[in-house]
Amino acid sequence: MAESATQSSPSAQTRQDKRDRIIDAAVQVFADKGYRSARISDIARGAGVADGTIYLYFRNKEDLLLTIFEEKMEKLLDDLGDALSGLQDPLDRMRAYARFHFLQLRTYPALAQVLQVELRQSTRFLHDYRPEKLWQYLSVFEQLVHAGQASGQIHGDVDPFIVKWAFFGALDELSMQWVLSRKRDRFNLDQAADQVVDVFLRGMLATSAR
Amino acid sequence: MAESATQSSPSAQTRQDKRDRIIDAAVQVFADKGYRSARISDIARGAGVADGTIYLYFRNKEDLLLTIFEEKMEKLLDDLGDALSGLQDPLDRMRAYARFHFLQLRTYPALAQVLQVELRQSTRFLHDYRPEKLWQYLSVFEQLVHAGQASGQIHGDVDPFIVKWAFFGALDELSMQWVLSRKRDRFNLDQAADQVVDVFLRGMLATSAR
Amino acid sequence: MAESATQSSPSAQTRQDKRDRIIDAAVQVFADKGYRSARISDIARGAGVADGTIYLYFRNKEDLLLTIFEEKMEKLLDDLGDALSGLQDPLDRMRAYARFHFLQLRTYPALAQVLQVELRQSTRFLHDYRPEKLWQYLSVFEQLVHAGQASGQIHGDVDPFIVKWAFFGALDELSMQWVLSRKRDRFNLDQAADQVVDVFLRGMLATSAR
Amino acid sequence: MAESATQSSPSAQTRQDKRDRIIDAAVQVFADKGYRSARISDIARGAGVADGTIYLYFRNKEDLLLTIFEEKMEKLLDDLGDALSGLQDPLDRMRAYARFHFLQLRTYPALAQVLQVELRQSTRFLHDYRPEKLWQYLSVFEQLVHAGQASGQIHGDVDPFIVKWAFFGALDELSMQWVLSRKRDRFNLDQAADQVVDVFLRGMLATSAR
DNA sequence: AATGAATGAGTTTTCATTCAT
DNA sequence: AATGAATGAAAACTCATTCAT
Repeated sequence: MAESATQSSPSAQTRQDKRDRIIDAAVQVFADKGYRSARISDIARGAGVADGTIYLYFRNKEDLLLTIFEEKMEKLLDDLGDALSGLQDPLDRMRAYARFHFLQLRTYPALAQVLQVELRQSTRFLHDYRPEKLWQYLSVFEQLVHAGQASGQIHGDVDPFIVKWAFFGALDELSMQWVLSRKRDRFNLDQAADQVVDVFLRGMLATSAR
Repeated sequence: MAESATQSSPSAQTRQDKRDRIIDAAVQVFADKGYRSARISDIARGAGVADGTIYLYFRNKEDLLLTIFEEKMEKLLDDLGDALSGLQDPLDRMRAYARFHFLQLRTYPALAQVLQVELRQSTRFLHDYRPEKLWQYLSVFEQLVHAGQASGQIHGDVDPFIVKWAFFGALDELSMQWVLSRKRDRFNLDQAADQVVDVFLRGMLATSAR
Repeated sequence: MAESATQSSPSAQTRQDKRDRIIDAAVQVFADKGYRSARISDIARGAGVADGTIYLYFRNKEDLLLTIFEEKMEKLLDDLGDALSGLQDPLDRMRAYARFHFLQLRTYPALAQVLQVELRQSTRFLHDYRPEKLWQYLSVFEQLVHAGQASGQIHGDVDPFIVKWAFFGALDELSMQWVLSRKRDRFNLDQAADQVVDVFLRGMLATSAR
Repeated sequence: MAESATQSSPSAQTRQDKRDRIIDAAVQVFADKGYRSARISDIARGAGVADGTIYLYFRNKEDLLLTIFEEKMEKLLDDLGDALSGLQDPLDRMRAYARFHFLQLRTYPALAQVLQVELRQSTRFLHDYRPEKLWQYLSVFEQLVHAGQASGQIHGDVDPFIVKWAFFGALDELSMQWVLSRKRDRFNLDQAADQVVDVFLRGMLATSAR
């Protein structure tokens, strides 16, 4: 009714705002209750729109979840690129990777939880969604291991595929525990990141000491 | 069939069988669809019993899940104890821990998935269940790190609490990927176990090379 | 198993006992929860028998209720006859009627509640049961009114049919309130009986004062 | 149709209509089958709405029954006040009370049955509902008895508490019989009301004739 | 006769989705 | 475009009744 007069139509601006509000609310509710237990009406309330409005922006509940996957992972990938740019050394880039991962987590804990838990189950109850973006995100690390091996810094026996999942799993589990822990019990995320990276890097190094 | 003479009534044997069949079916269905999406009627069909029969053995759907958590983790803990018994060296015990973990996974992949995914969400929508048994299972590893530090094998800078979660996350994520991958694409679990343990152990060692 | 050796067969005595125990338990449970909410398993537990046993004595739940109606009303009618026997004067018999009614109530409150509440609704959800015995029980009072009119004690304008229901309703409601009231709040039933009878008799008398 | 200009949205009028239709249908179905046997789907069909719609207006089945109790008893109390207003003499007011009671009954027989039967059981299976409004309705009569005693019209020996329940029970039982009787067998309610009032009033009078 | 485990029809309630306004 | 009331399919759970032991 009282839309800003400067804009034409219900305004692309407004439309985008509303869409974003729905996505943000959905992330929060999905994180709180899990996809299956989340109610559309909760998301609508969180976004300050009517239930039916959500269906003007998304085909259905599943589409809403998939859109979150796609758009948030897209942004995550972009931001990861930025975080690693400027660093050349594979080991430096791995450290930056871990710090970036935990920074995202601390900044958007609800989103982190949705991506971790729901994305992981996606193939299970969403007909046949393939989380390509997640795989890209992970393959960045795998490439770093390859690069490290190429430069002789990382031991040739290391299997990049296996280590990729192990590293991701380690970061992920720590994320989850950090999110689940009560605020006052929370360990220091930065130190945790350093620990994990130290252990992994030392473990993979091609040092004479081995 | 093989009714023991010590048992009376419609046979404790039969009764236990039916209970086990329900639990097994539930594990399978929970693994396939997730707790919320699993239907009691699916579990009943899987167990070869009527829907109502499930309620003779379990108070409700949630009780069924919690029972799985408790009983299976109980057994897991016992078996872990057996697997580590006889080994003295903390590093050997860590290797055995990882091999045990992956062995369970390969033997009971559906159970592994339920324990991993649903336990992760447990505090969220199960009233306020605390997965004590899981914590015990993990603390075994934490103790091994402590022991390794006491014996001087593991570097004193390592934080056992952080490494515990990192290690568990690594094992877990590999488990998940192994389960999710199509049979023909599956990597070799034993080699993966060795890789992970090698990386972690090397990463934590108190070698002069550091 | 260990039935008394003096009796043959599972003994008619035992059988009757068990049947009575079921009826008594049913009366109690029906009184507590109402027919629809009463569970067969509650009745079985109350009677100390297995659920299935009830079906050896009664066709189904409805048959159990109907049997209670029939048998208990039968006995009530007999006992009412005894209570009134020896009294000639219609007014005396009316007083005795009221006292008898309340005496039953105090002695068998659960039964009273079942007969009052469930019998009243009987035609509603039991296919087409007609509570003949209840009608007989009431018609005894109606006859007394007729007799009183014949003897000139009761005013001819009184409609025995209407007064019968009014009188029964009065007794019934007081019964219900007495049963529902907490024990310590209970009014004196005997005095209540006298009050009601006094009011009704005075109200129906063919005195010159009218 | 006749949308008042003061109302907005899908019209408060329409909304109230639907709520009323649900209540009316519920009264009918509860009267026919009793609360426990009544099915939500029957009520929905009776109201011409979908099953789920009922839950937009009432929390659950019990809330629907309790709402009927509260709202209908509220109205009954108001209307009783109107019916007695203008009459000063306690005896006149008692007659008006009885006539009012029967008038309601004839006008809303289904409602009468619900209030009578279900309210009677209310404390039993509805959590711990206390039918305050019913007690108010009855206490009006108790006050009339007191007033009659104060004015010397009613004998001092009469216990207003006892007589209240007796009178209510008498009206109630006649109501019930009138409702249960087939239409062609129905006695004349007005004459019945007069009979009952006559008997009670005469029975309670403080005449010299006593 | 007695048992009580098993059955499955039946009922309440929830909630994603639609559509008239 | 937005709303939110209405829908009705779906699913957990109950319990009278059966029947193998």
